[in-house]
Amino acid sequence: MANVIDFSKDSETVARALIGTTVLIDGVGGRIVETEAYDREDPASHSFSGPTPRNAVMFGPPGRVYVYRSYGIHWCLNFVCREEGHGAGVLIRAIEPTHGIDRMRERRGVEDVRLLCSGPGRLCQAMGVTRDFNGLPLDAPPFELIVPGRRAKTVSGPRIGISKAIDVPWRFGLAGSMYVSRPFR
DNA sequence: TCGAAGATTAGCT
DNA sequence: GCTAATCTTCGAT
Repeated sequence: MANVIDFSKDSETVARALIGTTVLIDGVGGRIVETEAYDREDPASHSFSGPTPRNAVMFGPPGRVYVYRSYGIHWCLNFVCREEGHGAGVLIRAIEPTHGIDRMRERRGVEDVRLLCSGPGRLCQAMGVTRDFNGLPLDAPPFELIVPGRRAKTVSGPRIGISKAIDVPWRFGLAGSMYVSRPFR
């Protein structure tokens, strides 16, 4: 089991394993360089207060996509993990663009490759992620995951933009990457 | 029904 | 560094 992601593991493990993995939607995307883990027993998680219409997908089978609206403006992309019914997930915060860069430039309206996907809202705009993707399985088109043979070197730190559990170091990044949304220290 | 908060970003000082 | 933009969600009334 070296070149697939085991989404039945806990969110921290999956968040680490995803660093370095390439994710494509209709052939557009790149290498994941930043993730954050969320869990049912986690005050900062959407699933903390139990199932609601919005977070229903988080309580479904692992290996699916959970998409939500952020600040009424942006979309954010998550992968569901742990066993069905648990309510855990991993937020994809940044990717290094490698496939379909021109397509992403069109959708974002910016030239600088560093600004295409360095943030959860930005990468969703670049990859065309909307509510329509909510609940879709990751092992079927339009999704494609390409897991590298060897494990990427990761760094970790506190999560961004939350007001609860602010000290939990469940933000992970590819060491030395210049495509993360904010530097690690 | 009402209202407050939010896993963000871009643009300006 | 600070703040406006923008609107859905959910718990409380």
